[in-house]
Amino acid sequence: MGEYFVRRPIIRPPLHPGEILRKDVLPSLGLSVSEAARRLGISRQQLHRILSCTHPITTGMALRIGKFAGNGPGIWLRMQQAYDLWQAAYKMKDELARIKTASPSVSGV
Amino acid sequence: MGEYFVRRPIIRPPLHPGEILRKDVLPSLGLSVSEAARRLGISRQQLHRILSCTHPITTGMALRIGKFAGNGPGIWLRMQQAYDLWQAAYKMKDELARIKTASPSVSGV
DNA sequence: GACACTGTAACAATATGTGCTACAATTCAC
DNA sequence: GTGAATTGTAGCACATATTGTTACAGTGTC
Repeated sequence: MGEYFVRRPIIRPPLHPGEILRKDVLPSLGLSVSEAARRLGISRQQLHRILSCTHPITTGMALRIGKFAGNGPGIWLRMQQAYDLWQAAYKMKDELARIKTASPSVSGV
Repeated sequence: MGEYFVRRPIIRPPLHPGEILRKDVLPSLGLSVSEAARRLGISRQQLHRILSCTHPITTGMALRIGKFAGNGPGIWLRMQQAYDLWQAAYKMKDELARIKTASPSVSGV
């Protein structure tokens, strides 16, 4: 019961935040990719990479998008983190299986 | 009111999770750095870098530490994220000031 | 004094994030 | 329908980041 996907069962991998950005945010703002990139202060190609879910929303990007979209950086980072966790837990599952949960020492505080 | 540290005022920078690990977790488990690194399946030096707050807890590290400490990866990632956000918001403050919050288009959903 | 552990530093290998150039395909305006 | 703007990709380059390894000096501990 130590592994992430066992402790918190999730049926499907979490959405990549780029998908939300592409399907919901940009349409509701009525903005093209090029225009949004311009206002975010990043290259059109970089925004495209995020929208196509091949590149993550980094801390800096979350600050940009969060301010731009008006909802702050947190929600974007949490989505990205959920996505990353799923991917990493899957890739590391053998490695993680080798780690044993430690028990507090008797003299521990 | 668009910047992170304005919308959610925090007086001091968040703690680096390595500090918690070093001050609380390892002592309460009664483990040396070397032994902990061995059980985590990482190098002693890498654990040291985290404990001395010069290196971040990445997704993979959070999975290792989370399983090892028995509290899951989430708490470690959230601490790291809070730390990163603070640092990034400070470094990017000029850049962020140039981004204007978008308003939904009239025809937007 | 031998041994283990700690704090650092330097180096290499690999991976990541980003901008830029380029070009074909698509869409849009007139 | 022609021209202009936008989009989807690909490749390259540069800077940065994560990690393991080797090495060495300092600090216990028995």
